Amino acid sequence: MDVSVKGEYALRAVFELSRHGDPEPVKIAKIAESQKIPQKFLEMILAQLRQGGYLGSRRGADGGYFLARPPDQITVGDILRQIDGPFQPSKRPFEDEPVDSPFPEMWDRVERALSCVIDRTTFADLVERWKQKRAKRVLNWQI
Amino acid sequence: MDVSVKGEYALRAVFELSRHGDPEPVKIAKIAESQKIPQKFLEMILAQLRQGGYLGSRRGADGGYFLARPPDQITVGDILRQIDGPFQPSKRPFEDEPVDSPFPEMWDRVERALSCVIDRTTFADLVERWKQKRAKRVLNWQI
DNA sequence: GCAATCTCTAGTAGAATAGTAGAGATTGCT
DNA sequence: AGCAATCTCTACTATTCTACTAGAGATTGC
Repeated sequence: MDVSVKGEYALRAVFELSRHGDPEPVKIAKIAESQKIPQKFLEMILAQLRQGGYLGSRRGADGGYFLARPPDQITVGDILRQIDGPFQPSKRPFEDEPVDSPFPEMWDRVERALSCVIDRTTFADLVERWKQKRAKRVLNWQI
Repeated sequence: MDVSVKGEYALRAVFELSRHGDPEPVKIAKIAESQKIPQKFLEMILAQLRQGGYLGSRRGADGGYFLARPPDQITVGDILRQIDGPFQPSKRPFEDEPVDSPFPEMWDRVERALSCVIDRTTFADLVERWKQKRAKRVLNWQI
């Protein structure tokens, strides 16, 4: 019941691009450095996100990656599903499970509860919260 | 983001014991058969649940496993945590994560959403729903 | 005593995770 | 055109995890 490191890296990479804001491509090396992600591993992850249509890229000097859609139209759930696959908490129905089993219904409720968070949290939300947190910290620091 | 087969087996085993109801111990072999779980694997699982204080056991002829508490005092979350370990969706905070990161807060929301389902669903609830489902099916069948 | 059960330790094949390595394809610049 | 900087693609790998299996030992009921 936990997210893979790869999934977490993917979220942080997309967050980095969302935070960056403008449409200029950001280099893999820069994302890797500022988010502390092994570069070669990150290359695979970004390629996968591009396959999913969430990112675009440009090669060559001045190349890099950028968001393929505005950050308020990419959710945490989008990215996690693209990287870690669909997460049904349980294969549903379990092989040989009797028709009366109360579990499939429960797993549905689990999935809906999860979806309420991850499919409603966009990267625009995350950036906003990040900005608020930072503003608050600076304020405290000035006092 | 999925439950292990082991966790699922554990849930089904505890459900079987809850459904059984009376305090007579049930044999591993019987649980294994009625829930289609490999017996030797189930032995490990039941031993683990006993360690956690959820089950009791008796050896020898007429031995078996039984619930150590009433089914309305065992939740799905109890069992899953005992078998698969605590599930923070992400190690929290991620190593080297900046203090401003918006992710820990999101993971908290995920965990609370999950908890709302699995820590509030008891095995008494599951048995009740199972009985209702069965009653409904029999009713349809009779008509 | 002995058969039926749970208990405990150990091992194991296969898959998944978290990477690494290196050659190839594009692009921008001069 | 040539070159350097970048993304792209395929392949490989060490370690860990998963889902088991094997077998001897400890208890209990009769």
